Amino acid sequence: MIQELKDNYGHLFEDELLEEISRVGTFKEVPEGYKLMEIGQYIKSMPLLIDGAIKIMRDDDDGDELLLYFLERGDTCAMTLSCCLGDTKSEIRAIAELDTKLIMIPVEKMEEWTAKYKSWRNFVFESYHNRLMEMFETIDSIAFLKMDERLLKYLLDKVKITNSETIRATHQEIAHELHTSRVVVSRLLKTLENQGRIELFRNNIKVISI
Amino acid sequence: MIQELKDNYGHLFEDELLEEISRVGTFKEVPEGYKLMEIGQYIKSMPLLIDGAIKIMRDDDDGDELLLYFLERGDTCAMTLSCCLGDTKSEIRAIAELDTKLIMIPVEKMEEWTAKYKSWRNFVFESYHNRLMEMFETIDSIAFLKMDERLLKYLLDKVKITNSETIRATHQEIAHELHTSRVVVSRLLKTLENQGRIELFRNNIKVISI
DNA sequence: TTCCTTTTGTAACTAATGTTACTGCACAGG
DNA sequence: CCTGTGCAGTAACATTAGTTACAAAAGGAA
Repeated sequence: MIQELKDNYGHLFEDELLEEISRVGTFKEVPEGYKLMEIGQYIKSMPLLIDGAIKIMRDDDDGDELLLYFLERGDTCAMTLSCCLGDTKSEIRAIAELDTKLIMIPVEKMEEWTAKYKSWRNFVFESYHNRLMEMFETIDSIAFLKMDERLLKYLLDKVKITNSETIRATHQEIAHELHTSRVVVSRLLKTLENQGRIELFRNNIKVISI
Repeated sequence: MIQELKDNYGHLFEDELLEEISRVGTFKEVPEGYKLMEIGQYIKSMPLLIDGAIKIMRDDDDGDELLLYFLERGDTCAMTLSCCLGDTKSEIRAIAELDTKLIMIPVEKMEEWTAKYKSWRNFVFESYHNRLMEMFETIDSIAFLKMDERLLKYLLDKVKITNSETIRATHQEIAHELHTSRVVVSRLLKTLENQGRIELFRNNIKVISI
């Protein structure tokens, strides 16, 4: 664990903090699809991403859902941060998008390290900043883009996150993440295919070009 | 200034911090409509709201805009917080929704106080938390609600913020904040009026009931 | 008052998105 | 090999939202 921690966070944290992290943190490895956090759940530890990706989803009361953003290596979860101190429930769901490695930090350390380490403070603030920026991007997409543009953006994001131009997903799954219907997704994907921008297969989509 | 500071933040901060705030902070009073922050602008100080309200808007490249949320007394601006440390530009616009009183804190103090005062740390984290929650609400509205429901929610928010059941605004202004067209707003408002939920006048709307 | 500007109301139309219904195809498991 | 299940394609239609165009009303200024 020390090595993977150093590789990903060595440039951010001083040795003393790295040492503390590896002492109190728990290494965790979860498979793709693993549910790390459910809405309404209380949060007892904070994740530092070592490898993989986590998708953050928002739900409404009627079971509708929407993809908010992805977390990648070097990220942490802003929701956890703010819930730790406030002792409030999670408003989001977190699912491993890929096989993912992370270190779980007990929440008590949060507050302690924030007082003690400047590098930790900076990390925490930067995390919040990044998450806010991603929320803005999400809002821009929903508010300002039409569904075909949102779909394209979604596909490109997926390619980037998974580092592969083949996206494994059904139209139904995509529809859920964009909060629209399967028929709409199929229709728009078919248009993209006719434009030569993607190729459609059962359970997966190959992205040719933007 | 000391008195107003104590009234609004006395329960949060210890006397020593209140003392520091009143020493280094600048009291500012701005009229309704005053632009406190423009997109792309750098941020040099952080506001503590004493009285009034500030609306936070998001723009896209084509000049389209969208209301994100309001700040009220006791709030501070999360964008400022995260921009201070990161030295990045603002992604949002801030306009006084009412006549507003605030205290501006130089950014250098941010970092200093975060290390020094636990109460300040808590305040900052809680601010981030509140802002994240409001962003979630905004996303819920855009993603899950139809325009008539969004409009209703908007009207109720306005009533709450201004503490008056009469809303001073043209249909065009409302359309901008909801990122739709004036005709659509007029149409939906007329429907609400026919349902007896509001009354329409030139330049203002009276909210009768939910 | 008269004129001009802003605001609002409304009709008619277009575009985008959502819904329902049905089809055929692919694949896994017997 | 057959068959059930889930996935994708597509048509037809309904609903919602956006656009264009025009008229009428309200208010301000000369």
